[in-house]
Amino acid sequence: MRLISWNVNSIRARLPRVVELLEQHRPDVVCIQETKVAAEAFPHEALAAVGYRAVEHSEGRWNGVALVVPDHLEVAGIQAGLPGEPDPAEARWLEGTVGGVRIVSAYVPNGREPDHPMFVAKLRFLDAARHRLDELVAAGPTVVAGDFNVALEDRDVWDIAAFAGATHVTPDERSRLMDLLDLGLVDAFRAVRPDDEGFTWWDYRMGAFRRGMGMRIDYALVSRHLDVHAVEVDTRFRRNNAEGDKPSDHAPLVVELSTP
DNA sequence: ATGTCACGCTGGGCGTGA
Repeated sequence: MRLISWNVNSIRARLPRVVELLEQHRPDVVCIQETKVAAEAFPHEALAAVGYRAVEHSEGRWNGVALVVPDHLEVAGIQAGLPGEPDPAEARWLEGTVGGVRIVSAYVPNGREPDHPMFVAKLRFLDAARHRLDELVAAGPTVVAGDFNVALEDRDVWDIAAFAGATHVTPDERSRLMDLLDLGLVDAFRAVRPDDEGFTWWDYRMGAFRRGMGMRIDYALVSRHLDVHAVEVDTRFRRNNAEGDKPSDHAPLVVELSTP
């Protein structure tokens, strides 16, 4: 199974790049975050034109997650929302079973600042994710993939000194992400690329991508029922393409898995 | 720290969020 996780920063603005991704990688499932679209405006027809369809959980202007699969695969047991999440209306969690694997597309709140109410919500979201994933991992093969808005280790940001007093690197966030690994989930990138950088996000401003000022905040966490064969961050999608279509500020994480 | 995007609302620039 080829699984991709990608925060697209608006599926309508990114449609040419999403189609490009599907045509180049022909994935079995794509976990998409930040669709930033209302359900009635989701671009289903454009995906159908290249042989894919989406199950979506949409908020409207912000957030929004989706699972995109090729026409020949079914998505069973679709469940939108995370039990116990702080604000179910934000549309940050979507589950479906594809090829016998329970797959989650997750968009963890950013948190804004460590003293902001949204930071408390971020921690509560991660706690709710732990409870739900504990159930899912016990039940069978599970992958949760998405934008966690947490850098696990100091080496997962370009310069840890620049993050004094910032979110994404605090012990409260990192311990909660490590709690997910302790459920029996494997950080797919680290499992097969133990010494590589693996940044998945670069700020649009200040030439951050060109200057290597990135963070590894997008993950595929894979239960031990499955084997990870290869993982790539496809940084071509962080640049304009030949047609001048703009990139997301995140690059897609491409994961090759064995299925049971 | 901030040099950019994308959204809605509205009809071109502002407020919000990342």
